[in-house]
Amino acid sequence: MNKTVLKTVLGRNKWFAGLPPELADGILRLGRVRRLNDALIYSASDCADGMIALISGQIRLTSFSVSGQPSFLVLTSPGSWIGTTSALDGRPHGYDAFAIGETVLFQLSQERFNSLAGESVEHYSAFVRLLCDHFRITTQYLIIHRNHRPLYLLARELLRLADRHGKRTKNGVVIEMRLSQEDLAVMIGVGRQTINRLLKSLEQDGIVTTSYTSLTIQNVEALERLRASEDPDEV
Amino acid sequence: MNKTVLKTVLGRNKWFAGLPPELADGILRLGRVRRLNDALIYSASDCADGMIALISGQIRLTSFSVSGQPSFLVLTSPGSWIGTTSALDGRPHGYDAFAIGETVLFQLSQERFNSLAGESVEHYSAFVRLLCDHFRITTQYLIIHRNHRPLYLLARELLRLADRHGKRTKNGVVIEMRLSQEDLAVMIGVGRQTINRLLKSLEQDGIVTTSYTSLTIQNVEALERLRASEDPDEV
DNA sequence: CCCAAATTGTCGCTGAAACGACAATCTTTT
DNA sequence: AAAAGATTGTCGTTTCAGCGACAATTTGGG
Repeated sequence: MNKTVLKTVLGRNKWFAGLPPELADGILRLGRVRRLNDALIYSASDCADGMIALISGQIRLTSFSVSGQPSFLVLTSPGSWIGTTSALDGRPHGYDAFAIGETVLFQLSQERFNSLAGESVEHYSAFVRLLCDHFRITTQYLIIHRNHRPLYLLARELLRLADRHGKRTKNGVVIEMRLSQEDLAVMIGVGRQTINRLLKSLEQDGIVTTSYTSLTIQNVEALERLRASEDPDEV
Repeated sequence: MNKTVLKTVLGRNKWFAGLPPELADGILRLGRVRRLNDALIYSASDCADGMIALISGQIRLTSFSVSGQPSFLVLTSPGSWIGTTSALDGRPHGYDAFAIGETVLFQLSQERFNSLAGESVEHYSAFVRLLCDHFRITTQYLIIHRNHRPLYLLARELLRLADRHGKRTKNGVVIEMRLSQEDLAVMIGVGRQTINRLLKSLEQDGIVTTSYTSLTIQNVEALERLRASEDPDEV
């Protein structure tokens, strides 16, 4: 894995892009590339795994309830980091992280994270800013999930996926990532059949086309309008 | 406000209780008591207000959607801190904080927060640990809200309120805090009528008694069983 | 190339939440 | 004490998610 490629992917992350060049270089120098294929990255009870960035492929963060039902699912985007909280406070992650399919990671070991973060207050506070970013995003998620209906959540999630994992083609933005309707359902917290119904209705309106474990957004603008208009407060 | 009282209330918070004595003392020395009555503590766009702890009364954290509907509501407990994220990264809070009724706060100004946090890595990292705690709690909230039904959420919220704001009497635990059914509804993200129905049903079962803007839990154990059994995954 | 497994399409039923509406009750203000 | 405002109790209607069920389709492994 070429350093330039790494730098490009990591640079898509706002936090990384805003780092002092010398810290960014330090991370690039001390981190190591890991390749995984359908493997557990860390489990909920692990800690001190340092920080891990997704370079390509996908990472799913899940949490399971007592009976083993998946109860939470986030898909990370290339360039984004996981494990920050545990790296900073040394306590367990509290959720599992899986690499789905051929996945390339960039890992800054706990030891090296410590040495970088301990080098100066500027470094330390840079990592704290990342945690703050994550916290704000999670709070936003909480607010949104309490106040919106499935169609809005689906539109939102599709746009998000398109933005981060989509490929532009002449037919639209293709999202191709072994993402079943079941997965989507768990991600936004509704039943599988609901997703199916919503996707079909979007397909009828010519907004998306679906196929086996993949999907193409034909009309991004329509989806964005949907996201904007579905706010139940705005009726 | 007596320092001993302050110390006792703040000590109910696990984070504060676990601080190195010298940092805890520093916070006590540098912070200032503020008394408010039905007033805005800070608004979503404010930043750099330092850190604020609730001593007595209540603080509601809310966020409003475009049309002005309340879209989020957390009630903090005496001893807990707010504003940590903004204090650490200097960016806007993203939510409003209101003092409801006669409220006593303990505020560590941004300037003094900076000087304490900047004093040593141990201090700084102590504040970071608080942020980590908040992050984990919020993530937990998100998981719970995606997977549970209103009755569970209500039972959970009532027990939480009882724990933090309740007073033991011979009739049970009284929660008296100008908390309307409307407020409860917004807090757990359901309609007001749903709360009314659930409360009535709990009242019929002799678990709670309700009155104007207050409520008494007569049977805490029953409510706890409800919370435990309502996990839809466990059926 | 065939079979097993995974995924998708679709029904229909059930339950329950949302919401508007409005009366009743309680509190605060004047 | 009366009026205004806030809160609660309760309709009834509508909408919609959950879920079981099962067939159809697609994919991957042997």
